Amino acid sequence: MYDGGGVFTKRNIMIEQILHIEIETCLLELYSAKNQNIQFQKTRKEFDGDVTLVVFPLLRVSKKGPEQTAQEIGHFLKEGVKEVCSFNVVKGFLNLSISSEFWFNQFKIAYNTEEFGIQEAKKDDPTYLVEYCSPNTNKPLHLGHIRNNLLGYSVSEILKASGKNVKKVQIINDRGIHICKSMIAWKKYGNGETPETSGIKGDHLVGKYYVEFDKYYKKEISELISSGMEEKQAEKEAPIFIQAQEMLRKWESKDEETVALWKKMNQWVYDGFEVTHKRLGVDFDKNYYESDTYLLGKKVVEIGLDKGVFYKKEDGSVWIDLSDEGLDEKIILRSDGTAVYMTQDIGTAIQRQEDFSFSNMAYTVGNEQDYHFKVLFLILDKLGYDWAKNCYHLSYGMVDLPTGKMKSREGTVVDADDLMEDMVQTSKSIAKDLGKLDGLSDKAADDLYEMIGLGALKYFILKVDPRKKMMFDPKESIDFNGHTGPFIQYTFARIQSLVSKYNSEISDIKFVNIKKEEQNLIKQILDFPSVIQEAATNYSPALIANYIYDLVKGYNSFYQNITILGEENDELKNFRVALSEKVALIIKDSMNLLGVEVPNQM
RNA sequence: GGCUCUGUAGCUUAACUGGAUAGAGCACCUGACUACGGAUCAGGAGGUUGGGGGUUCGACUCCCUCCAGAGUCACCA
Repeated sequence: MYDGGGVFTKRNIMIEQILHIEIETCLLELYSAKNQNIQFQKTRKEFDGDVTLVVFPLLRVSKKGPEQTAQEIGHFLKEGVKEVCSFNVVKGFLNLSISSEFWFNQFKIAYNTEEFGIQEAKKDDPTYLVEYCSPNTNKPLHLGHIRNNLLGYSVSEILKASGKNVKKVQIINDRGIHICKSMIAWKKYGNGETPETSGIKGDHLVGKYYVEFDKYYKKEISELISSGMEEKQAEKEAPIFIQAQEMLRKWESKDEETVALWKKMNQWVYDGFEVTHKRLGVDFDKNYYESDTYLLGKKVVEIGLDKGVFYKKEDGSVWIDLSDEGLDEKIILRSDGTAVYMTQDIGTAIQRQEDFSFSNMAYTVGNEQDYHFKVLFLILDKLGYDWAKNCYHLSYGMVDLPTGKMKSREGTVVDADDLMEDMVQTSKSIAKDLGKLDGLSDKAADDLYEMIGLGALKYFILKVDPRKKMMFDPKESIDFNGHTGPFIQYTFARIQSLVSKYNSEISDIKFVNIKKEEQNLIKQILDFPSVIQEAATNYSPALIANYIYDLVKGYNSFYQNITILGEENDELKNFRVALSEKVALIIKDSMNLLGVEVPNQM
């Protein structure tokens, strides 16, 4: 969960580092105490001050009441630390006010730092692998995949920004009975239909035949039942089902015709996925295919047997006993010698270690597989791979709909392509109603609708803590008021407009007296670096999303209450434009970490 | 049934990992464009954080116990 460097990344903005050192000296002098738990938090807005020291943990060494302890430390800091200009005590909380000169100077440094908060990875920085998407090739992507893709992509970008080398990978489930079902249905009832002849996107076309399969399968079952067969028997003996199984056997024995059909239909799916991925704005550095990796696990099994981690039953199947860890026995290899999912995952993990020498790996997979990954990491650890402890299951909750659960068999799935298109169309109609896009070319306007529609979707999904199940309400997600992506995009666009109306160049920023609103905004800006680090260690885009929202609210309040371009003092005006510009840059950089773009006009 | 996760305003959700009076948005009320974009801002109302115990200076957060929901426990993936 924490990076290996032992770096203390939490809330490490400059002022807390300074105060930390000073307070250590203070505690030593006043109470001869060392190595105390020094706890800071931001001062709540209803109190005076910028940084608050929680003194309760220090009462042990001060041997005095909270009020008095806080007073003593407060006096010491006010006397000895130039940044501390005043303090007050409320119960056990010491609120410290930091001089506006300090904040101003910090802002100046941030302003002059390009890509403030973002840390470029060097070659020998650790490499993180992020697996996400990992689809089956028998049907198109749906809403659940969207959450998966957005999370995986965003986490990758956040890790990059936190100074890690990152590789995005996916494993494509391209073999097995599911794809054979589509294949057999297409072969029997497809009449040679292709994406070209039908105009249907490849993944949707293959999905169509997966549904067809199910239709004929059910029909055959009921026919068999009405002719007197037991249901279970019928499910096994339905001709189309037997044909699908036969096809899988043919595929496994590398039957030429079957492999050719498999390749053709999978290619349709890949072409379709590519369109979806592109529109969604996600990409991958390397794809792994199950048809390549499903044989990998066998080597591993031998290693495991040699080490005594696994054991063989009489029928030849291979198992691991995890009952000491409070889990059960788990099968690693079937008695017929074929691999199960777990075998493959072990093999793939090791393969990836050979490919990338990663230090950490994150799997973006829904929480219904929590148990699977718990077991997987445990097995890798038992096999003696020291990187196993750095594997992380980025487990996310299901996406529910207001209408109920998403079930593919009941046809209540929200298709990814349809959803994106709906979002874009909605943003189009709203933007047209508002009529602010005069002077934009058709192309530029279309790009904008795309940006807003997808921005709304992405922000809505990413702002929720990944672990929690979430409710996706299409209506609410396209509401452009409130805590939404378009709200943030709007603020960005408005700043662009403001900055472009500022006639002069932003000159060297001179010290000016800043107001409370401005100081608050500066503090929010200075939080950005630690927010990135925190989001990275927690694998949580939601932390970024919520940070941006707070920043934007802070800015809008400033914007609404303080004149910027109307300010007569040139240095003050210069500062306020610079402040606005910096906020815009952070909005842009942080939104990009979510995979969301921001427009100059909307 | 065993194990895991979730439960916060009518709805969607935050809470710096144990800190101050639990923050926001939607919806509902009240105000604000003779300043830079009103897709905005200022304010009001709305909470026994599922219930009950415990730990402590202090609990949405940790422990126990119920209640409700979800997932998982296959020679499925």
